[in-house]
This record gives sequence, C-alpha cells and structure tokens, in this order.
Amino acid sequence: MPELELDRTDRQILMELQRDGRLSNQELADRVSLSPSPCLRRVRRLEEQGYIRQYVALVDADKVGLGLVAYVTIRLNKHSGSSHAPMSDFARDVQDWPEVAACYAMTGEMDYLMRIQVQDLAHFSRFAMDTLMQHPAVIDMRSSFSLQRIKETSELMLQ
Amino acid sequence: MPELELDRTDRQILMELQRDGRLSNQELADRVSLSPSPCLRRVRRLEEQGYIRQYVALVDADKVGLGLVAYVTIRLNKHSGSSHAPMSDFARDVQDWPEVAACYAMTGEMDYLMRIQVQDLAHFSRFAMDTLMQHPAVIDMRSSFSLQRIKETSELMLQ
DNA sequence: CGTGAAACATTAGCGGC
DNA sequence: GCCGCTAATGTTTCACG
Repeated sequence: MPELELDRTDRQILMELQRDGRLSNQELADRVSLSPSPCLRRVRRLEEQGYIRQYVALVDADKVGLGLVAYVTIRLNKHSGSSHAPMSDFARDVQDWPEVAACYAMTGEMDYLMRIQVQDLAHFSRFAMDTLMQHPAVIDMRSSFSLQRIKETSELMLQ
Repeated sequence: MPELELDRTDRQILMELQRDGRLSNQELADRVSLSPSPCLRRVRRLEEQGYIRQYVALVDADKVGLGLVAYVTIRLNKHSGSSHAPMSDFARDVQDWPEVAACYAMTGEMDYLMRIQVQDLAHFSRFAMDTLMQHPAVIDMRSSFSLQRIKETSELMLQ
C-alpha cells in the first residue's frame, strides 16, 4: 500500500466525484482525459487508501420533515466523582444519538460543539431536556437555531 | 408532479442510498424487497421530486491536507451607509469562498455561523484577515477551532 | 496505459394483479 | 394505480498486449 502523493489527475478525479458520486467510470474517464481502465484503477486506489471515505446520497432535510438545525455547545464536568473520563463517555454516547449530525471537541470555553437536526422545536426540546441535560457529564449547554441555510457543501477545496 | 407522501419502501430506499450512494439498482432492489424496475422508478421519482438532492463522494479532509476546521461567528453592520442590505451582500459573497463549507444565519447575538475548512492556522489567518475582516459588512468575528472530530455524518434520521 | 470480450447492470415496453 | 417480466442496450471489469 504505497501512500503516494496525488497527481493532477487524482485531484481531478476527486473533484468530479465530489460533485457527482454516481458518475459512470466512462464519463469520469472522459472528463479527466483517460481511458476507462486506468481511470478505474485510480478510483480503486483512492478508495483503498482512504482518500474517498464514502459515497452517499444527500437527502433533503426539509422534504423529509427535519427542518430544524440547531447548534449546541456544551461544557463538561471535567473530573466527576466517577473513575472514568467524562469526555470519552460523552463522545461514545453521542454516536448513538441520531439527532446529532456532527460533534467536535473545540478550543475555547465550551468543550463540544454539535449540530443537531430535528423536526421542530418540540423535538429539540425533548432531546435537549431528556437526553443532553440528563447526561451525567454535561454541566452547561447553549443552543442557537438556524434561521436560514446560506451555504452547505461537502465539497472540499482541492487546489 | 404529484408531491405524494413517502411510504415505507421510499424511506428504506433513502436510508440505503444515504449509507451507500453507489449501490447498484439490483442490490438496492434486493434490500428493499422489490424487483429492479419498480425500484428504479421509485429512485427516479425521489430524485425528480428533490428528496435526493445530490450524490457525492466524501473526501477525507486530513488526507488531502485540509485538516483544520474552524467555526466562526460573525456579526454584521446592519444598516451601513450604502443603499443595499449587508446581510444579502455577505450571503452572496460567501458562495464564492471555497474555504466556507457551511454558513447559516442564526438566532442569538451573532448573525452568521460558518464552518471553515483549511490547511492550517496560517491559511486560516490569511482568510480571516484578508477576506472576512475586510468585508464591509463584517463588524465582529469570533473563531474557535476543532480539536477532535467526534462525529460527522450526512445521514438523516429517517425513523 | 489501452484493447477487447465476458459479466453484469440499467431501462423501456408490456401484461397482470 | 403499482408490480414484475423480458429483452435490448449500455457499463464495468479484467486478462493480456
């Protein structure tokens, strides 16, 4: 598994697949000026080496009734009485909550920043009160809500 | 264009394609217990009606050297001297900055929350100083940086 | 890296429930 | 209406030059 650097063509392939993950290998080969077989070999290498993490369909949140996006910051009880670290407890539990679309440990006063995606304020409220605030590690929480989505892209800036 | 509700099968299709956007129609049909043709018809309908917004490949940010995620909140000069609204000026300009992976108008003291994805602090600094702070609508800005990615998914909770 | 051929997938038309 | 069969067309994939 040689962890080679990406050349211009590899970057082009990533750019195209970022825009359309269902491009056929033939069409992709055309766009990057290669014939299908070397193109496919490169794509497989990019998948195997982890440059391409996953292919996904992006579902419209509003259309399926998940129109409320909230950003929540929380502060954790750093050394609670228990014997294990609350940071990793919380990080583990977050994985099982489907409302949490993203969670990062952050610099600054708050420990974690989360993006929560739910149906409406009633659902948010239930999640915040019954799940987040009930978690033993959480000592403070602040929420703010998205009024408008200005931009949202999974495309990375490749060169 | 009948904007019909989704039945159980449609939701299953969305769930499968959220997890793997490159599923073949045959495999998808198997998983949702349908034969290929009605399955494809449903997928096309979901695409046309906008339930599926896009198919994408998710590229690993660390691997391509974009390891720094910053969250930036900004406050805008609400009624500057000029004749047009600074909110929409800023919203328009954000579209052209490839560093900005997401931007939402938010409730609370800050007007916008942005996720910025760049190579390192030096690049962030240049973007913040030369682009963001130079924008005529921006009057205040606060940044914090991701120390660790705990969770990040594009999958929506489809019951 | 490209060619070509086998294996496989997509998709339109048609009949049946 | 929505399903599933069939058959033609298009695509992927791999051994080999």
